[in-house]
Amino acid sequence: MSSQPKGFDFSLLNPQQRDAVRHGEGPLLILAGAGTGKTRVLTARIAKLVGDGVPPGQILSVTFTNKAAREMRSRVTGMLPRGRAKELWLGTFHSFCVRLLRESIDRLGYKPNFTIYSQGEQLGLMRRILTRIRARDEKLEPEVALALISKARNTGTPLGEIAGELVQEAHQQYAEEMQTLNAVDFDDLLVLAVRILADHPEVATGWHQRLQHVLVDEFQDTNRLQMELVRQLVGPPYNVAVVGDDDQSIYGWRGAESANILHFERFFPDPTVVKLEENYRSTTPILHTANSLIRHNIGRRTKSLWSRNAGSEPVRLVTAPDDKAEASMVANEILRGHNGGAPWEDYAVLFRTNAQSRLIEQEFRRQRIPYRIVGGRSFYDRREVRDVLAYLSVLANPDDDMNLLRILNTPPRGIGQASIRLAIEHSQNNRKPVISALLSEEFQRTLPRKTAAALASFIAWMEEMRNDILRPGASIGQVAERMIKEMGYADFIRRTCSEPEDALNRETNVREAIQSMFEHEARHGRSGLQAFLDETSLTTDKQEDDDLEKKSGVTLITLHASKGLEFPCVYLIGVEEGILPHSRSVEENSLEEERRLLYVGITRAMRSMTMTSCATRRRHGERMPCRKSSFLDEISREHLIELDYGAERAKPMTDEGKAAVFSQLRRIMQGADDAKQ
DNA sequence: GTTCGTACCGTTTTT
DNA sequence: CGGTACGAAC
Repeated sequence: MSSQPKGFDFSLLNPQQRDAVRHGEGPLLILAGAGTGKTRVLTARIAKLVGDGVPPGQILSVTFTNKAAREMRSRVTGMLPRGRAKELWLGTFHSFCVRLLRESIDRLGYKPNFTIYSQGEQLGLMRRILTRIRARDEKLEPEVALALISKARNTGTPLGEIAGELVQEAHQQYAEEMQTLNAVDFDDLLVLAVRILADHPEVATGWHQRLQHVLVDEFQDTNRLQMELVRQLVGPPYNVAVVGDDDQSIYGWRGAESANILHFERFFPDPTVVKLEENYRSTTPILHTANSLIRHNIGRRTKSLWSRNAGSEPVRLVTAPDDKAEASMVANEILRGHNGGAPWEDYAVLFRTNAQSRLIEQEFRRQRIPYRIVGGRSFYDRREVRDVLAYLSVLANPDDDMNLLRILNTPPRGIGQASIRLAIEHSQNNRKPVISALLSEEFQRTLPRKTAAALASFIAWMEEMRNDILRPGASIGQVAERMIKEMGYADFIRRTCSEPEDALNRETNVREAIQSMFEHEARHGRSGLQAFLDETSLTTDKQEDDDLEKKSGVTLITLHASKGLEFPCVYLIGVEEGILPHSRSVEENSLEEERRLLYVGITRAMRSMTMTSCATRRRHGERMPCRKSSFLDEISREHLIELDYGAERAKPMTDEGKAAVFSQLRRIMQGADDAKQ
């Protein structure tokens, strides 16, 4: 921490950054190339606004991921007067929408205690709907139906244009049912927020007054809906500052519209445009190589990154005889570098598809190179954790059928399949949530005496818990702990798991879930059940997020996931036609996005960048010939050296042999360096 | 309800 | 080749 008190020091900024930070009123578009310090500019701008007297509570800063939001919060905290940072509106589009909707969703006929459905719950509901209406026709994957619906909603395309009647019918029922369950999905969060702002001008005006300034990070990744939301949220004089880089737009396939950045002035006329082109991350050879590639995209905001760091290494392009040789070459070099004193964490291996990491992993394990792999499933997706959260969800919103049905007989309490089916039927006939069926005497009378008794005691127990947990100042963790104990969940786990180790694991997960509630309370105080549930539904927290920082080793990561990260030494493997650009990109007409992907990869490297390609590669078990990526033809040779990782490397060889080849490789590189200087 | 075997398929993935 | 997903058999 600097001795500088609160605030920020203009002298730490370059002239362009300073312009961006100092900009006064009106729209501002910051075109921030890779590694040009955009987060620093955003945080400095927030600090400057607060310094000028804007209350932090009137500034909204939107990021694309939770991780980015956390990063932003921690960086801005040190720049604002003590304690003021928590007043900032800082989060993702979705988390902001939740806060807006909790206040105003009643205007759309929902209750404010709505539940946010995750992918799994959406899928469950869609399955239910499809089995119901499929009686009369062809097959349709629930995933496909949901994907089409989501695409239509996020791009503003009428569903009829991209999907058939069956999907439209499914959507119709899905939407109706969601409203009955008082549930919203991720897309709803945006759609409904936009609808409220559009249809209720007094709500919109309210927000215009509450938010003097809106800042958006990673603007190239926003989709049409999100752009619309920003537009609705900002009133005259349109104090909206967006930061982005059209060259790093790699989520087009997910609906991101880099047109939002290319045609920013269509949405906010006459913006001030600032370009950040001084890169603080990479050496000149790396940046020139990246620039020479991205130049081939048309319709971009031209910019050209430069660096004061001349560097000493050219970018390397190494050709290997096959994918095995490629893997061993990468492993050998990293091992060598590590023996030379570089920490494992300096190295990253980047690839287009996850499958490419397998050979690398194998080779790393063989050579005892520690590595960490980014990506994995969410903690909250585990069955036992979902169970616990389902109980809490039902307490918050009893109308939520998906969660109610999940817990109704889990652990088993004498409410069997048949009775549950009856309850669903009853609820569907009355177009009411299942809970109203369970509570109605009319339904209870149709049950066998034993089942009715079991149901009654379950209802009574849940009501008691509900009163308990909704009491102001109640501890979620304590109530949850009590519930788990009283329902015998640990026993249930032990009974259903055949492997004792599995049972132990699940019990630990349950304990961790409870732990996360106490942690939430420690962070935010006893802010209520709703706040806790909102946080868990909005974070996909892959454990990797923490792990990445904790775990040591070489990073193995897809190009997509690498955006925003940096590494001293980067290996970008499989730079071959068909992989990068991926063969499907041709038919999808997304060649430019593939080029951006390579651009993102190259600009991750701080001092050393190596691309590799193979002459042959095993694909689906068969040996296939490969060609170098056509992108490599577009790259300037000025800072590039091409090396051949000898064909004899295909065969196993002695360590001496390896060493000889490497010292030769090094001599070649040394020569290239000398020639340059 | 689980476990084993076969058939099929093979890009990126956050909220 | 290796992972998954689904179906058949216990």
